[in-house]
This record gives sequence, structure tokens and C-alpha cells, in this order.
Amino acid sequence: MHQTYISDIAAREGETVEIRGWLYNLRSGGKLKFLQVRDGTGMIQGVLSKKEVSEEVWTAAQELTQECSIIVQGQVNKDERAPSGFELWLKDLIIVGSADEYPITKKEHGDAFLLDHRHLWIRSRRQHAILRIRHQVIKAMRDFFDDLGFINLDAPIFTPNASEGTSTLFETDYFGDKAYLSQSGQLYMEPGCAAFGKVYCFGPTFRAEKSKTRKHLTEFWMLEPEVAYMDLRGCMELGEDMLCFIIRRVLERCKSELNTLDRDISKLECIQKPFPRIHYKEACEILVDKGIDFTPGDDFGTPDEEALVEGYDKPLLIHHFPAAIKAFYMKCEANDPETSLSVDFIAPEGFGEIIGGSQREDNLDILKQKIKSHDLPSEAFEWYLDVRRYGTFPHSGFGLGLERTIAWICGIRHIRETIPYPRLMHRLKP
RNA sequence: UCCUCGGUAGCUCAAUUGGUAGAGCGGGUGGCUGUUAACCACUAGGCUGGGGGUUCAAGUCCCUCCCGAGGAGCCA
Repeated sequence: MHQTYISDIAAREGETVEIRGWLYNLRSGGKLKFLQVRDGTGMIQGVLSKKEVSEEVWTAAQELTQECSIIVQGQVNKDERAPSGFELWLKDLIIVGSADEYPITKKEHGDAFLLDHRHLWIRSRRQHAILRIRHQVIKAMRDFFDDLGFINLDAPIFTPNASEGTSTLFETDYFGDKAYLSQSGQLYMEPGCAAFGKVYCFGPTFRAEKSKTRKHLTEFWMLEPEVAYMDLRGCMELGEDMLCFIIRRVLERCKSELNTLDRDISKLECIQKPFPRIHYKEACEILVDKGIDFTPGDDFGTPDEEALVEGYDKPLLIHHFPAAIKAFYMKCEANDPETSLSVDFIAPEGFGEIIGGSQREDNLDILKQKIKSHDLPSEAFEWYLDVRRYGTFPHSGFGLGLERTIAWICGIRHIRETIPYPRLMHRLKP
């Protein structure tokens, strides 16, 4: 018999089908057993009645354990008592592979235990919902840019030097030379947009900072678009449009997953243009007015960010940060070299910064000067400076942290659940 | 690196002023024809993170080390 996927089962009412999957849970009576079977596409309740099956099948059913792999055949019936509204009247059952003492039981577990068993944890309902949403977010991001005529131009992971000089990098041996795992693809996108106009890269990035918070991973995925002839205003609009597109797509395609996560959907439905925008100086005034201990000119810490987004139900755009606290490649106001053409997107509900972007410095001499004043090795940036030597042009882009965006959309506290295999300061396994 | 909290059965957690180490889940055995994290009965399961100390007596108090968590800094 052909395999049927549980996601298609509603259309097969009355038919006898074969499901190949795993036993999620078993509730057993003396002559009646209820099998919760999952196959990756969904979950269905199988009903096994002693007097309706052969002795071999009933004997085999005595060996069922949580997460053993099984192939079952049965008739699809509508029944209000079944968790999904449909159930399978089982006629045949084969145990493909046994599973002794599956570690993840029906009661709660601690974070460390679940992360140690991440390879099994991803079988569970909640993790399934999160990772399905991750899949749709990634697809939505790509569709958004592809539909606008962008080219996906991925950046290398091995890089010869730091892009911003501030973050700690993972160092590796590269045939006797030092190489570093990429912490941003941005420098490679700038030449890319000179070649193709509109480009983006999407890949893993690595930060060796010893951050131990629910918002940090040492390996995370970043989406970085870069557009020729786009200014800071255009950059803010692009980020806004993209976030709205992603949210709308998730609402269209992942309602049941959001329900599984108990996500308040109204919090996502209100994410529509325009997003609130405030100038850095205005943000400083707000913090001072709120009586928060903050020195104007500094970068915002987590408590500052939370105080600023308080009261907003959409991402907050803070723009025109002081140049001194931002990366060397950011362009400054024409009449104010102290102020950078930069923007941060702060997600509501305490999920923090999800996008950082800017207009890039396009003047060769100013950029050379900035590299020098940031104590960066100028020879390492010669290739990057070529973008300014051969037909310079205004351009802008941003970086979006995928996992923080997913945490926000899903409404989950820990970023580590938003990636299949999280890499944290104290976690390299499994 | 700093601050705070934690480590007891396979897992999640209890254990009163220091006084015999307990429950639920999971495992095993038996029962149950409509279960919804099913239920009922019985059962096995412990170097209380390691080391040192105080005490008649330490899971509990002190010192030290190890491991973990989330917050700061830094960032997405």
C-alpha cells in the first residue's frame, strides 16, 4: 500500500490508508489502545481494538513504546473524540524499530536536559511549531527580496579579517594562516551591489563574545540586503516593508503553529506601516524624561531599549546614532560628521534589536580616514576601498538577526529554541 | 570578566530549628472497550556535583573547586 501523509488525511475519509511514522504517545486499555502517531507532517490517533485485529497484530502492540517507529494501516474516520477530529481504525501494525526508555517523557523537563537531547526534542509539538515558522520566515524573506529583483549573493564564511573590529572572532587555522569565521557578510555585499544593484546574503555568522543571555547565540543566521543608490530613508522603508511582508506571510501560513505556541495573534496583526521613528537625540530626551540613568552620547543598553519601546506595539526605529558608537563604514550627515546615517529596529515586547542598518560611507578619503582612526589595518581593506575608487555611489543596507526575529514572531523567551541546533557559550553539543 | 540563583532517583521537583531521603512522570508486573500529558494497584530504582571542615549527627552550616542558568557588558 502507498504511504499517506497525515497532513493529507482529512481528504481521505472512509478510505484505508497506510501511515509510516513514530508513536508519540500510547493510552492503553485492556482490549482497546489509543496510539498517537506522528509522521513529521502531523499527528493522528490510531484506535486498536483487540477483537478487530489478528492475534499477531495485538501481540505486536504489546511491544509499543514511546517513539518506536511504526507502519500502520487503517480506515480514516471522523470522530469528535479524536484530538485532531479524525482517527484511524487500525487493521494492521508493524513495529519498524523499537525505542527503549525514550528520554523525553510526558512531564516537563529542564532546559539543560532538553538541550542535551535537542536531536530528540525537535520531534516534539512545540519545537515542531517553532521550526516550521522558522522555515516560513526564511522562505518569506527570500520571496520578498526575490520578488523585488534582488540577487542572492552569499558572502564567504572564512574571512581574513574583522569587519568591524569590535566583536571577538572565532579564529581557525587556514593552511598555516589565520582565518576568522564571518561575523558579517556586509563588506562583501557592497561590491555586490555595485555589480548587481540589489543583492542580499543569508547565512550563518559567528560571534565569540562571552554573552550569556537569552538573546545571544555564538552562531546565528543573518540576512543582509545591500542596495545601490538607496539612502538611509530607503533603508528604513525596506526594513519596514520586509518585516510587514514576513509577518503577513506567517499569519497566512502558520496559524496552527502560532496557536500551538499560544501566541497572541493580535500582537502580530497590528504590525503594519508606518513604524514609529525617533531620532537618537529624541531617544536621549525620552530616557532623561523617564528618569533613567543614561549618558547622552552612549549606546543604549538593554534597559534603555526597553524603556524606549515601552508603549509601542510595533518595532521602533531609532536613527542617526552618534558616529562614535557605530561602525567605521557608516556614512555621516553631510553637515555633521558626528552623526551617522544609521538605524536600529527594536522589536516590541522586549525582544530587542532585530535589525541594524545604515547608509555606507562612499567617499574614499573619508573612509580611509575612518579606517585609520578605528585602528584597523588599512591594507586589509584595499579591496573594499575599490568600491569607492571605481565608480563610487551612495548605498545602504542592513542586517537582520533571524533568530531574534523568530523569537519575536513566536513570542518565545529563549532564542535557543528558534534554531535547530543552538550554539551557545557553554554548548557545542549535540 | 562581573553580579545573582541553582546542582537530591533516568526526568521534574519536595524534605520544618541540623535528627531514619520522598512524590509525580518514565521503567517493570497486573487490571481496565473511548483514552485526551488516561486511570487504578503493586514494584525496582540514591556516593544528595567533587574535595575539605564544624558537629554526637550534615541534603541542610562553613571553605574551596567543578558544572549549569539569566542578567550586565557587547551585539543581531
